[in-house]
Amino acid sequence: MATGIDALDRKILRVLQHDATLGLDEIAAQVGSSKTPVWNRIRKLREAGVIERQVAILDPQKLDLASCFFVLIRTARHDAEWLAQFTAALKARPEIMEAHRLAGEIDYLLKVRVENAGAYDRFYRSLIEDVSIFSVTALLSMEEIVAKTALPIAEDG
Amino acid sequence: MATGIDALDRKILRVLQHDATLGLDEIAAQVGSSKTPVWNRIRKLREAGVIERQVAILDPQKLDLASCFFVLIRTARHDAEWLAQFTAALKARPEIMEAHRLAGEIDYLLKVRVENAGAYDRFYRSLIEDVSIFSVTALLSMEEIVAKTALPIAEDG
DNA sequence: AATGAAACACTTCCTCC
DNA sequence: GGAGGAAGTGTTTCATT
Repeated sequence: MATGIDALDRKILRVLQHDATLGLDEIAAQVGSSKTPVWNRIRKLREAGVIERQVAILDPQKLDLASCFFVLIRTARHDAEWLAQFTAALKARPEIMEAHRLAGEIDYLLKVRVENAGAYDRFYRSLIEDVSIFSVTALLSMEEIVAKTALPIAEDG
Repeated sequence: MATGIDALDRKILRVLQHDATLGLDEIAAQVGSSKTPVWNRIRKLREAGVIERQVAILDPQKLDLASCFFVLIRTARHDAEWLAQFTAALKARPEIMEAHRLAGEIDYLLKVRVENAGAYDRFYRSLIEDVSIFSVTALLSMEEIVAKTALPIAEDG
């Protein structure tokens, strides 16, 4: 999987996933190299899809999206048709920031970001209307202790 | 909370949280305004902390971090001393990408990104060594159906 | 093959209208 | 809010090791 990503690449990635506004000069200085090689590597990492995209991270509190729910779902059906429908329903809803298919007795886990409890209830009702679900448990986050986007990239490899 | 964020601000934020590499001209065109006002608004949104930071999103699969676990934790103690110790332990581990304090019978939820099941086991052992925990349930993600960083910003407000 | 330096084009970012 | 300009950046090319 780690197709030809060396220690310098990893250093560059570690910098970029914490702050993508840094200039090439500064990145080069931080990783102990110079502009051109760093730029060529960033280019290749982008082309290879290692760097997927570059985005702004916003503060949910300041945008009236203070409530974060984790939703544990057990499904009623496991056939292909239902799966396609369910997957489409998840992707269509912007409140769903993450959706995972799990191993074990719980089938799916969602991370849902909404305005308040009322908005979550509306989301919940709308979801169970669209697709048949066996059981749903919602966990309400009271406090975000850690919220990173940076992957734990190892020093070497 | 939505301290003076108007419809145009929201449009700009919606663009930036999907692609922060866009030039000012292009953003201005997409939101139906022009360079200067868009620039001034971005500046203010940054100063106000609505835009927290700008980062590169990487592909975990390509960096040997294919395994994602959600960890549900019940705590043994609830005193302030233990809480401080636990919080510090969470923040110190780079594998923990998210940590939430919950309402309800489960006290904490973690999102942990590791190389494989063995790496998770090492993480788990190390964590329970550091802090006393009543019970731990790990949910293994088999597939990431949705993985967004973009908040569901409403059209109006 | 990879690095460093130097040139060009483009953006950002500020000032004035 | 719009126009223009200085400064700084990213991107390319060339010479160097």
